[in-house]
Amino acid sequence: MDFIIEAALKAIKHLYQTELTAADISLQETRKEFEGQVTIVTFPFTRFSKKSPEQTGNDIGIYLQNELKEVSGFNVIKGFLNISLTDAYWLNKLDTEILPNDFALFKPNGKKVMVEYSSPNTNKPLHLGHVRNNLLGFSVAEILAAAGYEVIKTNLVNDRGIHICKSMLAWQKFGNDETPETSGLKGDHLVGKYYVLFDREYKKQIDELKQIGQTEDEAKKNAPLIKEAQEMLQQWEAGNKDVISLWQTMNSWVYAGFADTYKNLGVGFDKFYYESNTYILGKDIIDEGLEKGVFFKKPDNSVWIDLTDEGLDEKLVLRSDGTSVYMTQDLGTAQLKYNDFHMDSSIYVVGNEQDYHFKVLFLILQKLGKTWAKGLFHLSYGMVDLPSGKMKSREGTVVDADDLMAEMEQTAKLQTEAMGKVEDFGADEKQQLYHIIGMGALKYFLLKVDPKKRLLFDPNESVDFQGHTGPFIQYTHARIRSVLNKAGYSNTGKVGIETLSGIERDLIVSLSQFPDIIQVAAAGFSPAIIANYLFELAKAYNKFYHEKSILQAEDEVLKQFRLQLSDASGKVIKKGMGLLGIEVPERM
RNA sequence: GGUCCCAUAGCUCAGCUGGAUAGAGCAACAGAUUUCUAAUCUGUAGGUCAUAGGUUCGAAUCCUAUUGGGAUCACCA
Repeated sequence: MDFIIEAALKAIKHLYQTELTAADISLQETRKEFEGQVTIVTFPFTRFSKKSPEQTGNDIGIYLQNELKEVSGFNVIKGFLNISLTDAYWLNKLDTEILPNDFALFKPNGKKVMVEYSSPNTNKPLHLGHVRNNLLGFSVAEILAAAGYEVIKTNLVNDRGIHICKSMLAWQKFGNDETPETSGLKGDHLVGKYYVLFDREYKKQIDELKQIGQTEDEAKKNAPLIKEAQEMLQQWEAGNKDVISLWQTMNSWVYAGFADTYKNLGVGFDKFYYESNTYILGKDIIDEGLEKGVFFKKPDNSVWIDLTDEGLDEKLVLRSDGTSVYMTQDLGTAQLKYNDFHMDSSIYVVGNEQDYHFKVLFLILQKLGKTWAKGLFHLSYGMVDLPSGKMKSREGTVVDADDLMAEMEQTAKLQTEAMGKVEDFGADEKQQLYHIIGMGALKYFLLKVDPKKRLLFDPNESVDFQGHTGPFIQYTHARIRSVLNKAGYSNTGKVGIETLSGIERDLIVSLSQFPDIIQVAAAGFSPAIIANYLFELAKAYNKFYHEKSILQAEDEVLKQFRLQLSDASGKVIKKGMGLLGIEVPERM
C-alpha cells in the first residue's frame, strides 16, 4: 500500500504546496459498510488545505484516480476518503504475491532472539498455568522465526531448592521405594504426589505444635519435617552422595514425565539450562557491581542495590553469608546466556507475579553497563484462575496438564463421533485426529486472548468447538482440502478471470494482509493477533464458500480461479495455525 | 501504605501508532442443506466502553483523580 501513501504525498504537495512524510498519513482498512478497500483520513490535512474535510478528500481522490491506474474510484464520507482499487490490481496481487510458494516468507533479518519459556520446577507435574506459558513461548518463538529472526528456544529448569527436597524427603520417608514402574504413575506425577504428601504431613506437625502453645510462625519454623528438608538442602549443596543420588533419580523420573507432556503439547527447546548449574553464577557480577559502585555492602556483608531514585526499593543481591538469592542467579544466568549466544534480544516468558523481579533485573543489568540489557523483555502473562479461585499445587487444586489434554481429546472424540464423518478412518488415524482437534481447541482458547489478561478456566464448561475457536478454523481448512481434492486441483499458474465479486475481493484483501500480520505479531510478541486474524480469514472463506459455488462455477476459468483462491486460503490458514502451534487436519 | 497490571453486550473476548453509527463468538430467538463437509451460513435482539474531569477538529484508545479486581514490595524461588 506504500504506493498510495506516496501518491497521496504527491497529491498534497501538488494541491496544497505542503510537504508531509509517510508517517503523517494514516491509511486504514475501509470499514465493511463502505465502498472501497483503503481509507485515508483527511481531517489532519484541513489545517493547510483550508477546505472542509469533504472537499479535501475529494481533491485528493480526484488526483489519485488520475495518477494511479490501480485506483478505480473513490467516495468521501465526512473526513474519510475511501479508495477502491481495481480488480486487476487485486488479481495481480493474488497472482504474483499470494499464490507463489514464497508468500509471507521472510528472509533472515540477521537478528538473533532468545525465547525462554516453560521453566518448570522438578517437584511436581505441569498444570494449566504452565500450559499457557508453554504455548505462549512456543508460539512467540514460531512467530519470530517466521518474521525472519534466528530464534533460540531455551528452558531454564528449576531443579534445585527446598521444594525439591520436600518431595525427596517425603518419598524417602513414606515412599517404600515406589518407582514409576512399580506404581504405574508418570514420573512427574509420582514426584508430585510426594510433594503434596509432604505438605499434608507438615501441616499436621504445625497443628500439633500449635496445640502445645506455639504460634503459627514458630510452628512453621520448628516442625521437624521442614527442618529435615532444610538439612537435606544443605547436604545437597555440600555434595552428599546419597542425597545427590536420590535427587538425580527423582529428577530423571520427572524429566521423563515432562518429555511426554512437552511432546503432547507439541513444544520443544534448543537448549536447556539447569539452575543446579547456574545457581552459583552471578558472584562475579556482584564483584563487578561493587567495583563500579552500582552495589553497596551493608555492615553485615550483605550486598544491595539502591533503586529508590527509580521509584523502587533497595534490593538485596547477595546474602550476608555470601550465598546467592534469586536475583544473583538471574544476573549470572543472563550473562551466561548472552555469552553463549550473543543474541540481540531475549524474551522471558514468565508470569506477571514476577513483574517486579524482572523490572529490577533489567534495571540492574543496565546500570552495570551491559549494552545487551536493552534487548531484554519480560513477556508477562496473567494467571489462569479457576472458578474456585487460584490454583495451588500444594493443595491439589490444580488443573493438571496431562489430564486436561486427555479430556480435550476425549471431548474431541465425542464430538467427532457424533458427526460420523470419519468413520472410514483407521484407529490410529482417528486418535491422531482427536488429538489435533482437542489440542487445537485448547491452544486456540489460550492463545486468542491478550497474554496480559488473567484467564478464567471453568473445567466444567469444556472449551468450545464452535464459533470463535480452533476447531472452527481447522474445519475451514478441512473443507478447503476436501474441495481441492474433489476437483483434483493442481496449481496451474495464471489467474484467468478479470472481475471479482465482493466476497472474492474481500477474501483476497484478507489474504494479502498476512505478511503484515506476521510482522505486527512479531513486534508485539502476540499470538493473539495471529489467532484473531485467522478467525476473520476463516469467516471470510466460509462466507465465500456459501455464496459461490466452486465446482459448479459458471465456467472453467472461474472454477479454476475459485480453486486457486481456496488453495491460497488453505495455505495461509495452515501456516498461520502453525505459528500458534496448532495442526490442521485434511479431513474432520 | 508504595509500585505495576486489568475493567468494553448476560458470558468469553477483538478494537493496531487517537478517527466513521464501538465489533466478533457463546447463550436466546427466527431462518438456510434436491448443490462442493451444517464443527457452516443469514438475520433479530443485546452497550452510559467502571465513574468523574481534562487534552483534541475528533477519545474505548492519551493525561489526572476515584471505585472495583489482581499482583508485588522476603537474606523464598
